[in-house]
Amino acid sequence: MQKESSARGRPRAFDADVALDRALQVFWRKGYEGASLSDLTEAMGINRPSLYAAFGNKEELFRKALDRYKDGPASYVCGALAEPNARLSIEKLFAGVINLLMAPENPSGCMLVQGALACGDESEPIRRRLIEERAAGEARVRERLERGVADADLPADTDCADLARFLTAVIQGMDVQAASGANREELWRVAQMAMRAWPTEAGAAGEA
Amino acid sequence: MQKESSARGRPRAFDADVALDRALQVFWRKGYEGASLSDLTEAMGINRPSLYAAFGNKEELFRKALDRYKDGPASYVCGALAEPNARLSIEKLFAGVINLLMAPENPSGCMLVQGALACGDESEPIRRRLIEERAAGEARVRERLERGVADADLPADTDCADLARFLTAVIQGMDVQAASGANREELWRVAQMAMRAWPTEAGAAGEA
DNA sequence: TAATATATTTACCTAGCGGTATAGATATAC
DNA sequence: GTATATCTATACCGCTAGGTAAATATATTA
Repeated sequence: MQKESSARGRPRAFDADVALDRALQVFWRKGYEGASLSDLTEAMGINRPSLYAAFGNKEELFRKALDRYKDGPASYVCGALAEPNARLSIEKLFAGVINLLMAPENPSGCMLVQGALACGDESEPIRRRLIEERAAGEARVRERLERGVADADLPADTDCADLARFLTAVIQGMDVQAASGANREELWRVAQMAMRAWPTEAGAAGEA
Repeated sequence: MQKESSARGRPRAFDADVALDRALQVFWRKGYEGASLSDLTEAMGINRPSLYAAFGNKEELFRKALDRYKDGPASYVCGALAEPNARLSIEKLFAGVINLLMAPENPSGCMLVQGALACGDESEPIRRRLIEERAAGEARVRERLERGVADADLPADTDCADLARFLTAVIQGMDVQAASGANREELWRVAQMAMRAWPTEAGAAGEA
């Protein structure tokens, strides 16, 4: 587990980070249940005991791949939400999502949705984890919007929770669309239409 | 396979329609891969050979359950799209989706998305089938919108394909939200925000 | 070089998977 | 009543799943 060099025994013959990236690809494409250990070891280029020694078991491997997903392919979120203007922030978020979904080297779809949406009882912990992960993403969007209200980028009466939920739902829907074969321009137009719900100064966003 | 009565041998001891409904529930909740034959037979109240005799195999059972889903829980779509006014039609569609997603007797989420979004190679045929099914649903929405243009319910320059894709994506996103624990009011507000993208006479819907 | 610690390889384990053969039960047709 | 057709129950099939024991290989430390 220690990645520091110069451990005392025989050094491992594979790069654990590369192997984890390969595992991520498999989980991303096939989901947690659909990815078998044989799929994983083959893609990672190692055999079973090496996988267990380095990553624990299938569930821990998935969790580590998930962390890597957030720090890697999904890291655009940070940059987008750091944008000074709220609307621009969300537009960059959409752009990042589309780049992620349409990158030819990636499986189509978002790991947080594809990983385990509906599954058997054994995968239930993973399913719950992904639910939390998605909720956390939505919360970050909401917080960004709240900052937008504070900055007067958004009307004071904006319901940031509602708007964040809507934007998140659209992103998740784009995800399903990507997994169904939609292309870049089609996703772009979905995002543009979603932005029509952006609140105007007249105050039309959060009236239940 | 023949459901007509008075066949010559011993009559089957279970109601095939009821059993199929039970199977649908299991597939809906756990997905195609997550639902094991033991899960299915237990829920259906029959044993394995009866299942195979009546429904073929797991894949055929899923396909039959899917047909039943469309004719049953998802049949609200027909009614909604038959509404005379285009906008009202879509609003009824959203209402139907929410009713489906929030019915306490149903698993949360839509069978067409939960069934098999990402899966192993063995389930690939089912995944493709669900993609087709979702595309068919989107096409029906598009056709309804096109009729709306013909009826002058919608501006003449409306891009119906784009709008249908957007609305479908929102519905699919609501689906993921439902599977993550959203409640009825929350979904309602998502739908309401989506309707803000509805084209106005000024012609703001389809400008790429 | 000897001792030790870790990694890899091979071969295997148990459990559950989807699917089925076979024998027994229960209806109709004659 | 007997033959026949169909359904049900038990027990099983081969296969793959996730996971591991034991032996071998290769590095560091002394």
